Amino acid sequence: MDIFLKSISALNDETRVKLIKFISIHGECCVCDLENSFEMIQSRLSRHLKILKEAGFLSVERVGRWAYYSQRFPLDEFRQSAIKEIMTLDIELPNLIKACESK
Amino acid sequence: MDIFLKSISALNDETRVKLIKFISIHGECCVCDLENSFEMIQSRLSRHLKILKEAGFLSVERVGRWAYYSQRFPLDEFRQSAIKEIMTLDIELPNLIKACESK
DNA sequence: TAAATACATCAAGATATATTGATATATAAA
DNA sequence: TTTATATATCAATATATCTTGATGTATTTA
Repeated sequence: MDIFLKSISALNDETRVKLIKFISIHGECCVCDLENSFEMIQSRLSRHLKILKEAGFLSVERVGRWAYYSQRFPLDEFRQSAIKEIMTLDIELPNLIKACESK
Repeated sequence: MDIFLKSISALNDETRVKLIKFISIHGECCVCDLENSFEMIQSRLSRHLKILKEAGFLSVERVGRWAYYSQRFPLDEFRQSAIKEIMTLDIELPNLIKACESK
């Protein structure tokens, strides 16, 4: 139950749904790309990414001073179906802006 | 997006997850059966049922002074997968107590 | 070693959601 | 037509979650 509710509450936020879709479309993103693309304060973004990571939707790879977030693999069936549903939603996403020196 | 978030936030509560599973197992239930089974204050239960109904998981049929809640049909794919996931969860549910004069 | 960059975390206030008890409504029984 | 039953809704409070700004940490560059 707790794990299920953790997944659910992670999805229960418009910003996080957008982040999932954005990362699903663009593949791995570093925090500063997301920060610039979404024009979002870094602490806020970091918190949302943490929630998505701890709920099992995203994984992080740390390289030097950068942190790259990408869709976690493998995903269990329910999380897969949630992401599938999110991909069908007509959401307005920002354009990807690569503003940092990463990669 | 709004509809998706409405579904998600309806699932974002332990009591409601239990209600979904309980009704899924027992079939249609009147509010007083649920009230007695879950030993829950009626206003609280009524509110949760309303949220589940408005989120598209349950439907109501009113007969006389009773209201029978059951799983809505048909369910779209995402809601189906959510309920499927809930059915796999190891949740402790109360026994069904039929205490009212219904049916 | 000092400064800059990328990211994480914390504390305070703002906002949303849940619970409770009281009240409202509708149906049915006496 | 008064009373009881089943359910819904409201208002107040309690609790959880989100946002912001400040601070902390690690890595890299100067």
